[in-house]
Amino acid sequence: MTIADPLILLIEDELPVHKFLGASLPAHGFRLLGAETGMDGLARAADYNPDVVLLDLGLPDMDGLEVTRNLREWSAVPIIVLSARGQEKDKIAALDAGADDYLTKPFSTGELIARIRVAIRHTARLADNSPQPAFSVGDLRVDLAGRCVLVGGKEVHLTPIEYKLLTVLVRHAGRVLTHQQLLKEVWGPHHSQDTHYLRVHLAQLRRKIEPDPAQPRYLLTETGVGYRFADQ
Amino acid sequence: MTIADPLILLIEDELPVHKFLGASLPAHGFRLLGAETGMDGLARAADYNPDVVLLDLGLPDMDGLEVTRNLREWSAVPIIVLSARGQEKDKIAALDAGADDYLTKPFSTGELIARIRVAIRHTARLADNSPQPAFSVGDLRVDLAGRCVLVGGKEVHLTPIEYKLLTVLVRHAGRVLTHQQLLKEVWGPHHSQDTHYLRVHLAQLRRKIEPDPAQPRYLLTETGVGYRFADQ
DNA sequence: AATGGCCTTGACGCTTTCTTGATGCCGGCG
DNA sequence: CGCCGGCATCAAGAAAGCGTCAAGGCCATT
Repeated sequence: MTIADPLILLIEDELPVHKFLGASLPAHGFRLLGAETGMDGLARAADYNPDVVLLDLGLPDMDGLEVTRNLREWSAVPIIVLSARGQEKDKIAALDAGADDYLTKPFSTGELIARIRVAIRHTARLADNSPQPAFSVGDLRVDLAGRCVLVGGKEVHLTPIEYKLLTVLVRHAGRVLTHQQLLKEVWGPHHSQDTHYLRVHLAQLRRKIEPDPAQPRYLLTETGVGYRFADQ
Repeated sequence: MTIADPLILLIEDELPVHKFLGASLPAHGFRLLGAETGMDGLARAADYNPDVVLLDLGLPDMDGLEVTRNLREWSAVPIIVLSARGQEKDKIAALDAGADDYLTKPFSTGELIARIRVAIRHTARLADNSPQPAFSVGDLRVDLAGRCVLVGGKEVHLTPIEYKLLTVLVRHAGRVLTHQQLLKEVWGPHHSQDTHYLRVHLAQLRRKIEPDPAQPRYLLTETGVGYRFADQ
């Protein structure tokens, strides 16, 4: 089997850019996949599993930062942001949201391609166990890409905090996460004392996804330490 | 988990840049190490193993690309190039030589710091994939990453003190740890007299992990001195 | 202005864990 | 042989941690 050329997903609503890159990227040994909206881009990222994502921040349907964060929920694919705005705060916001690089339009094709090569180099260094877009145990299914949770085939509505809490635990299934780690991940770095938050929201989560909330099957308590998601 | 703040090595001959970054980087939680020549920079990179290298291309003694290539021969440390030259061919040459990012002077501090964070994020993801720290002897297995202990394949629940006590002993397997050392590690520095704590909790630990608690196979008593974990 | 969803906060009872004291075992030594 | 120091074991009470319920505040939607 031949190793195919790297696949680049371009999420961008301006057609000239599509045309332009559609010509130059294949000439440098890349395959190009296009999407013109954020929704479409996320769907294609899930379907095609590209090697690099080129993301325009000024999409018609979604904020680019939102697209970045959604992608980062379940994928480690390198994201190179292409933006007309070159202000410091825009760059910082995008990079901190999970982007790996930021190019201001107009950019030179050569530089873009060099930066794509850098991104692919990074991926190549990583072992091939990128995070899964979905996770299933027992009759529980967490769809990280679609941001929905199914219990016994039926969708369960979770609040933002409940969902975040669950995904953090699921991503580290089998490992104990300390109160501090969970609080930092879900509420941010300034709430490391408020373990009561955890108790309340975890109880609510159990009520929604556990067969018997009094005797948890998935969300296990490690007294004095934290919580753990049972991985089998 | 980072123990200390990330260490940044700045290879740059212009003193104003040193002064400037010397003030702003520590304010954002980074430690800064300086070098003013390419030779010095390579030596310090080898000695201190920094988390990120900031490299000026215009050094007095060596070409910046040469420094990059030399570093890449033995290190995967992220390299962010800082250069006064902003031409496409300079950027491509640096990125293809092994640099991970390229900032043109004058750059904004905020952007630099955001890009340093990206570089550190990459390294952290790599470290995540490295084999998980665990310790096995006989039918006992201590999974330090997951904070769980298996005896004969079955998981055994340990309280925080029991777990801490076990990991301290396991980390120094084969060596005798005195009562004082153990008390200090587990209970903190103000309990060096309470050797009774040790007896009680160690007995409990034996009950949980020893095949025959009366004749310990792992947790050995060194009368009058302390305890030792049998390393084989 | 009213509703409903969500988060925060406080109160209370229950469970787990830790501490502490009592008791017994064992080997060394006078 | 009997005493003593160091250790192991057991059990009860104290302390810390946890789960639950419900009230109140905030915000967006109606």
